[in-house]
Amino acid sequence: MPQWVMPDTSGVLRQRLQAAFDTIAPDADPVLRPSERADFQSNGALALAKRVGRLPRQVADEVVDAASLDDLCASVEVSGQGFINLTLSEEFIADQLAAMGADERLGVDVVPAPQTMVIDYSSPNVAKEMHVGHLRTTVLGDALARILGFLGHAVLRENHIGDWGTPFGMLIERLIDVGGAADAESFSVRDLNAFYAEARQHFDSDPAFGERCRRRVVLLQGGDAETLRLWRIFVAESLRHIDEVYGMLGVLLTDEDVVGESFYNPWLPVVVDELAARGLLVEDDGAQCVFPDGFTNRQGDPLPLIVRKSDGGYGYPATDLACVRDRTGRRGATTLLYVVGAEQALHLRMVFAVAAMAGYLPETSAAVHVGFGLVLGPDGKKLASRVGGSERLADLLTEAVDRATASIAGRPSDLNAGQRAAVARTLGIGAVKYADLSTERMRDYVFDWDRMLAFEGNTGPYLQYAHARIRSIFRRAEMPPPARGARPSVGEPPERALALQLLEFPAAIAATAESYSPSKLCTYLFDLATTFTTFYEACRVLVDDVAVRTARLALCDLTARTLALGLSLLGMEAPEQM
RNA sequence: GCCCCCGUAGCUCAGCGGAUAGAGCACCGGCCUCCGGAGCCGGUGGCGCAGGUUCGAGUCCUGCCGGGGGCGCCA
Repeated sequence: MPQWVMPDTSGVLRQRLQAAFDTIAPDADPVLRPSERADFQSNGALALAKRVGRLPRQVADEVVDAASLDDLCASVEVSGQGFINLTLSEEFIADQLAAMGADERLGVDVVPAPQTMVIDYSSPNVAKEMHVGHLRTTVLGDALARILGFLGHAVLRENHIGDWGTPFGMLIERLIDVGGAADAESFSVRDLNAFYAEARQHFDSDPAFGERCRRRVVLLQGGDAETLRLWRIFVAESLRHIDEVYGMLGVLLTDEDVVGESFYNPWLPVVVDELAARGLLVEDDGAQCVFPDGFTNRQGDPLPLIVRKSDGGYGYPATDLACVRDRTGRRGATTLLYVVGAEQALHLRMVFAVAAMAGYLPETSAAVHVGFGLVLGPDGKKLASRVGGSERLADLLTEAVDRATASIAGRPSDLNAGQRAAVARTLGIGAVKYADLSTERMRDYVFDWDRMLAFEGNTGPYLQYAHARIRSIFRRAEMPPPARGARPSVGEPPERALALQLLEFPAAIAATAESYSPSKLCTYLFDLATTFTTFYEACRVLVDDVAVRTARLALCDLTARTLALGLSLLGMEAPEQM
């Protein structure tokens, strides 16, 4: 079991205040917040005063009298209309920091009630190269997988690749047409991209071809051996490509995490049967549909979720339902996260609604659409193509590394060529990931090379640089970081500001996880880095006085460790030097 | 027509119902014998509009305006 962990700083304060508020009313919220006027402020007296019909300041005074805060606070003052301003004592701050330093987890406790979370993300299509449209789900989902896993949840990554359905009818028929069925192994994925486009073109322009494709899909879904053989060629070649991109991007996903659409094929009839058994299926225009309450179409008529198409094939809703069934059933998931673009909100709401009707989503589990906005080009339009040359994700990542290489080319460095190349990869990939993660996920964001690669502002390179720079202090000091748990100094205002910012780390992680918004962690890390540079500018670290030096080095070490851990939870590397 | 998301400084973004709305970039003005100037300090500048709830609204509710997305056999 986890060893001792440090008490959460604001949590301790809240408990003490809660006890004091309880003496006035049993369920009053202390409303504890970070404050600009003190370290924290409690605003609970204002609301409570209204309830008990007394003056806010009077209530605040009573709370202060009733609270035992002497061991935590240097001063507790009532001000304004009834705010309680709390200034922590230096001893308490230093104690907390020392505890944080002694903790490998930097004060972030494991959640008391771990969930089994399936995170559905990335989900590229087989037989097409990964493109920029896959960037956000992959980066966001991977960060969430890391963060939630760190908090102690059982995280099951699922890469729901598009390896089934109509496109394969097209591809396989096209393959047969061009006479490549026998030596199909010779296809490379680059060919496949063009191949897909050709197949698509025929599909759109030639009705007879389209009809053959639909029949081929039925063969595929029916398990026809030759069809499956051809299909596997596409899948294998695609996975090679996908893994390569994941390698460049540095994400956790492996082939082990692939649970593609094809996996659910055997379960689709089962889903239909079970829906039918519950009396949920309605035939409409030859299609088997479920009409969940509260969904209507343009005409105001009930909107169906089409589980089985009129041609007998299964559409993606059937797969998605089978997916929910599998995740809550076989995999025992209590939380289902879908890191999927915002435009699929309606579809997912309907799937969740029907899944609940079908009993696939019990009350004890939750399905959450972790949606996100678009990545926009410089023209303000959806970034689908032509980003500095290409829409291929692999090319975009290569360009990121090239640009990072150029940006560090002229700078002095002690590193050799190989190390510098590694740094360029770290910076370039980090820049792309951070640009994505640092924007609130529901917002669209503009993809801008210059901005994301800048060493100024809220960027990946800035944070990575901040980390490397702190690490350099220890090389310069010619001494190792102080013993973990060394007591930092917090007497000077910049030291104190840094200390308080460091102690907010667990709260930042909690807020990030709660809202599934890595941007909150990004904001925190950026604030930490700027708070650090202010400290570093004002307080000389490498002074002769060993006590001061050690105490400040402890602050440096904690800052670097927090940055490194935070970045790693975002899926980013933090180089020691650059 | 209906539903969802977004609207905060010139630009990119933070803001968990609390005090005077914060950063970054850009711009202007300072700081370099000093630990990586890829820096620090300061300044200009803003909550789309109108109601409502509340002791208190950028935050919650309603309506409008603007932008994006979605609305039956593609995924």
